[in-house]
Amino acid sequence: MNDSAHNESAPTSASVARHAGVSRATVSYVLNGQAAGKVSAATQAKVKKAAQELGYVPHAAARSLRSGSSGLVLIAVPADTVPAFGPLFATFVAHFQTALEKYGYTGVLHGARADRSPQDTARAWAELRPAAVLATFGAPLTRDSVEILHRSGTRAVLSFGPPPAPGAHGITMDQEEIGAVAAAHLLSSGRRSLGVVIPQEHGLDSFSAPRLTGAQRAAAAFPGATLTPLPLAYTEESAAQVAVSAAHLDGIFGYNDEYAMLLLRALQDAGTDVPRDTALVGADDLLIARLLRPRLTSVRTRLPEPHEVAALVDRLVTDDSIRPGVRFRSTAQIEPRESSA
Amino acid sequence: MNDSAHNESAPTSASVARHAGVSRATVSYVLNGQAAGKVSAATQAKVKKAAQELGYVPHAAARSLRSGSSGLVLIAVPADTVPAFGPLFATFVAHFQTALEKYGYTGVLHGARADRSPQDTARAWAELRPAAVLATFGAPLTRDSVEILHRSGTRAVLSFGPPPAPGAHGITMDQEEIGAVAAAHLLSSGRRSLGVVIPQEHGLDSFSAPRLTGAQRAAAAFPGATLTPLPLAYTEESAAQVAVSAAHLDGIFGYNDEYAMLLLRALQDAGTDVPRDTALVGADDLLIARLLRPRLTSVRTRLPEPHEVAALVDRLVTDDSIRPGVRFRSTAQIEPRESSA
DNA sequence: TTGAAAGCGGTACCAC
DNA sequence: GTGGTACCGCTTTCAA
Repeated sequence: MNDSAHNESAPTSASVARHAGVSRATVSYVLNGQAAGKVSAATQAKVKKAAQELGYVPHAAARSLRSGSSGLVLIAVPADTVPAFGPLFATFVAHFQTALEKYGYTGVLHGARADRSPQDTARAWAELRPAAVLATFGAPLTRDSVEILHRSGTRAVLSFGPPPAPGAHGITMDQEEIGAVAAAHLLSSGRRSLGVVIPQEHGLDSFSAPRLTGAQRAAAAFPGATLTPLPLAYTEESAAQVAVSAAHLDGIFGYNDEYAMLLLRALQDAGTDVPRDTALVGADDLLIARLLRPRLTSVRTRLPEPHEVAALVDRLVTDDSIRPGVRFRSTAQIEPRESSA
Repeated sequence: MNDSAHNESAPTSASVARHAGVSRATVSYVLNGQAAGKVSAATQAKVKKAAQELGYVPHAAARSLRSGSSGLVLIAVPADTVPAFGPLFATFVAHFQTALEKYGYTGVLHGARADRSPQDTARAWAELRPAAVLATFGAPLTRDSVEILHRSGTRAVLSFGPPPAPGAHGITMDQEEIGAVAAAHLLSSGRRSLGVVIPQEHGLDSFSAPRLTGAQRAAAAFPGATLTPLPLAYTEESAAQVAVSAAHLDGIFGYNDEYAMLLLRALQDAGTDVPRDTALVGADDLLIARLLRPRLTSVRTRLPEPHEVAALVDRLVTDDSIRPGVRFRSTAQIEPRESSA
């Protein structure tokens, strides 16, 4: 490799100007498309050639310092929940980042450590002076942290998943509805002794608690219906135990497809027939869950379209007269299959 | 909410200085722990109080502009492959980001769009002037893009997954070995007519091709062994078709656990007994794959420890006399279960 | 013990 | 058409 490339320091707009024999101002105009009617075609060519030859890449920090805004959109993800995210969310993020680029933003994923206070986390985000922050699921977002972000110039703070903290906008995934839909499905098919799986894995409480609440709400409408929380760790041992203690139940909401799959196998191994003895419902509508015998009934959540969210972010960033509030609300729908027939 | 918080512009170190009645230099010393023996305790307290009251958060761009380096580590992920990443990789990333923080870096995930040239992608990364770039799996990394990054001041360019491009360091996941291990396992149990699943989903070619190669290499050592590529889309229809065309095979490497699960169900529906008629091997050792009947044999890959990689990154960033080369190589191991008994 | 000031890289106003 | 230059926020040297 070319040694000089590593020893020379990075080319700046000044080096380009020198190389092309023009001023820094001219370089800036040309390289930002502001040259129309200002710089001659010949000069433009010279500048572009020089930039090309030197391998010039503008310095985002310098630009954002001057312009007052980094085009950064921070997608905050709680570090300890990441592994639990399925393809649904991953796909959303991928498309969201692409959509953001069309508006001139750079979408970047930032893991939020669980061992930090919401304030410290917010400060870490704020240092980057993002145009917007999208706090997904369990990423901590309190009134304080929203305040910190706003004070330091973040134009829009969005909460993706849970109901928004004061001052933040919301794209809410109604977890309660997921539980309610699952329970209602089981109840309407005549099941009355329900169980609701509560994953023991860290970071999932913020999902499982409202799902349980939703299921309870649904159960309240059916006289005689009972509802048992089933703490379940994501291991075969735990599933075997739960399968035993759940023997008297005739309907179980398995939190999501993966936990439901785990439990399904354990129930079958314990001699329980699904769905005859116990009906089972998952959530997320994963393809693999459809492959089981019996095929798993699942609650499907429809996330908002990535480009809609990107458009919203842009609108919020450019127009700060928009009041905080819930902008999107996801919907949940039952996908009935063999496991709850 | 306090209206003034939104209308005032973000507090700077100058506002803190004014508020505390000291100079900006003093503020900088105090807030960066360089105050020992320079600033009186009383002044330090004043400054800290002022910063606290104003909700001051330093401006990362300004700092990195001055200091010459953003503590950013870019973890580049190809946007179109994200959905295919399993918990293995997600866990790695989460811990890697945490480990980076201990060295003072900020690890950030950046999706690389597939519809851009490697050079454009590299330029987009280079604008952020990251200290290091970790290009994972299919994220494009060519000699050119490495060059662009180095020229613009990136201290370390690492390739995570595929063999490194010229000039980059490598943490290589030997995909060939995965295929070889799977095939060797099938062959050593007496199977001779092998099939290797080739996912049709976009972005997986860079994994599936070397896995096929590895399987072929292994098969070459067994006289009489044949090897058939099995193109498979991640749908039930495709799986049903493949199950028919694979009827004459007695051993199949299903690319990974998810494709193998898909195929397993299709094979069973087509009347094929697994493992009697056809043995099946997956990869990634997912928990759910262990729950199937029969339990799925799988190739387990051991990724490097996140903190080791973080330490490596730090070493490469601080010491640029280290020559590019492969630093870690992952290992693959067969986990025999019922599906290949 | 504290402060003044230069300068990091880029932008954009204003003068020529 | 082109160039000089002030300024964005922060760090750090040097002087007081």
